[in-house]
Amino acid sequence: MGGRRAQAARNNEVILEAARAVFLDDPKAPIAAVAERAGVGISALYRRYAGKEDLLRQLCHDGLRRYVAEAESALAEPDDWAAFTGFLARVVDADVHSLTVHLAGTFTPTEEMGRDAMRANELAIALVERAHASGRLRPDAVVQDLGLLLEGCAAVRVPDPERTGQLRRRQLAVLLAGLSTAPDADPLPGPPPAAGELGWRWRQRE
Amino acid sequence: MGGRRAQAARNNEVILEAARAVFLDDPKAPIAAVAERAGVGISALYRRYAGKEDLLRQLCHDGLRRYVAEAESALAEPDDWAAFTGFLARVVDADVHSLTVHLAGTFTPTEEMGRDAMRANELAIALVERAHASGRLRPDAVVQDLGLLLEGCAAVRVPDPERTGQLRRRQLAVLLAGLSTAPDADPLPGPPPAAGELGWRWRQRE
DNA sequence: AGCAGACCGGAACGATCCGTTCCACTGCTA
DNA sequence: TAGCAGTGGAACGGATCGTTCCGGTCTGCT
Repeated sequence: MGGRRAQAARNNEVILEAARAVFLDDPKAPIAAVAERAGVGISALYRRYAGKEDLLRQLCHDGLRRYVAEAESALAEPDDWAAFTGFLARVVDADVHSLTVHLAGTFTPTEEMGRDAMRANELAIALVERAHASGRLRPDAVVQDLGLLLEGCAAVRVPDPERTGQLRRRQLAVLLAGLSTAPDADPLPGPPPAAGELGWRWRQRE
Repeated sequence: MGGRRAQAARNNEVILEAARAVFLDDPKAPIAAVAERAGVGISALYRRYAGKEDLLRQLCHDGLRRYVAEAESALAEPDDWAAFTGFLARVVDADVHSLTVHLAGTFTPTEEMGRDAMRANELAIALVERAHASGRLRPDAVVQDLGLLLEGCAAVRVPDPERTGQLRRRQLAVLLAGLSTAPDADPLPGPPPAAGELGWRWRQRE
C-alpha cells in the first residue's frame, strides 16, 4: 500500500480540495497558499496543472458541472416549488456561485465550459417555468433573478464556514419569501445574526 | 477668480469624489488610479492626505456619517414602516455599505469612528423597533438582519453604475418583501435583469 | 515688475508579492 | 540495485504599488 503512487493519487484530491477552500476564501490568493493548505510542495501543483489559470479553470468548471447536476436532479422532483427551492438551497450550500462567478475573468474559458453554461441556463429556465406553473413564484420574477438571489447569498460571509452556511440559509429564506406569492408560515432559519458578528472585517488583520 | 487657490479648493472635492468612485469599484485600487480619475497628479493627493490609509479612513468615515444622517432623518418620518424602508432605500442608493464595510480592515479606525459606529447601531435598533411596532416587519427579524440585507444589495453590481442602482432597488424590494408580514402588492421595480447582463465577469478583461 | 512660495505633474525608487522554474532528494518499482 | 516518477522548496524575474522628490508654473504680495 502507500507508496508514491498512492500518495500521488491522494494528492490529486487533497490539492483540489485545498484549492477550492483557498480560492473560495480569496479568489486572488497566491498559488503558494494552496500548496501550503494542501500540505504539499509547489511542485506537486505544477506537476498536475500547467499554471494557475489551469487550476482556476478546472475549479470553475467543476462548480459549473455541479450546478448542472443539481439542476438536473432538481427537475426530477415532482413538486414544482420544492424542486425550485431545493435546487437553490443545494446550490447555495455548495457555494457553487462563488466558484463559477467570482473566479470568472481570471482565466479564458474553454468551449466546453460555454456549452455547459448554456445548458445550465436552459435548466434554470425550466426550473423557473415550473416554479411559475406552481403559482408560488411571483409572476414578475424572471430567470435572471436567480443570479441576483445567488449573488445575494454568496455575499454573506463570516470567518467560520459553518456559520456562513447558516446565515446564507437565512438569507435564502428571506429572498425566497420575497419572491413567492404566498406569505410563508415557516420562521426564518438558523440562529439569527448576533451583535458584532457581521463586524469581523473591522478586526485587525493578523 | 480661478487661480491656484480656487483650483486647490476644487481639487479637494474632485479628489474625494474620484476616490469614492474608484474605491467603490475596487477597494484595492492603486492610489494612482484615483489621481488619474480625478485628473490631477499624485502630488495633489499626498498634499492632502498623509497616505493611502488616511484617504481610505476619511472615505469610510464619510460613509459612516452619511449612514447616521440618513438614519436620523428617517426617524423623523412619522410612518414607522416608511421610515424603515425609506432609510434602507437611501442607504442602498448611496452605496454606503460598500464604503463602510468593504473598506474595513484596510486602515486602523479612529476612536471617533468607533463612537459613530455605536451611534449608527443605536439608530438602526430604533428603526427596527419602530418597524416591529408597525406590525409589518416579521417578528423573527432582528437588527442584524439589516447587515445581511445591505450586504445582499451591495453584492449586486454591473459595469454601469445607474443600472446597478436599478438592480439593487429590485433586490431590496425582494428582500423587504421577504422580511415583511403582509404580501406587498407592488410589482418588482425596474427593468428586470436581462439575459447575459449578469455574465459580464466572463468578458475578457481589457 | 519681480520674487517667494504654494501648488502641481509625474518620473523614479524601493519594497513587496507572486507565478514559475529549477534542482537536489526520496523511495518505489521493475 | 538502477532508474525514474514524484516531491519540497529555494531562487528568479517580472509586475505592482506606495511614497518620495524634483523641476516647473502660476499667484499674490511687495
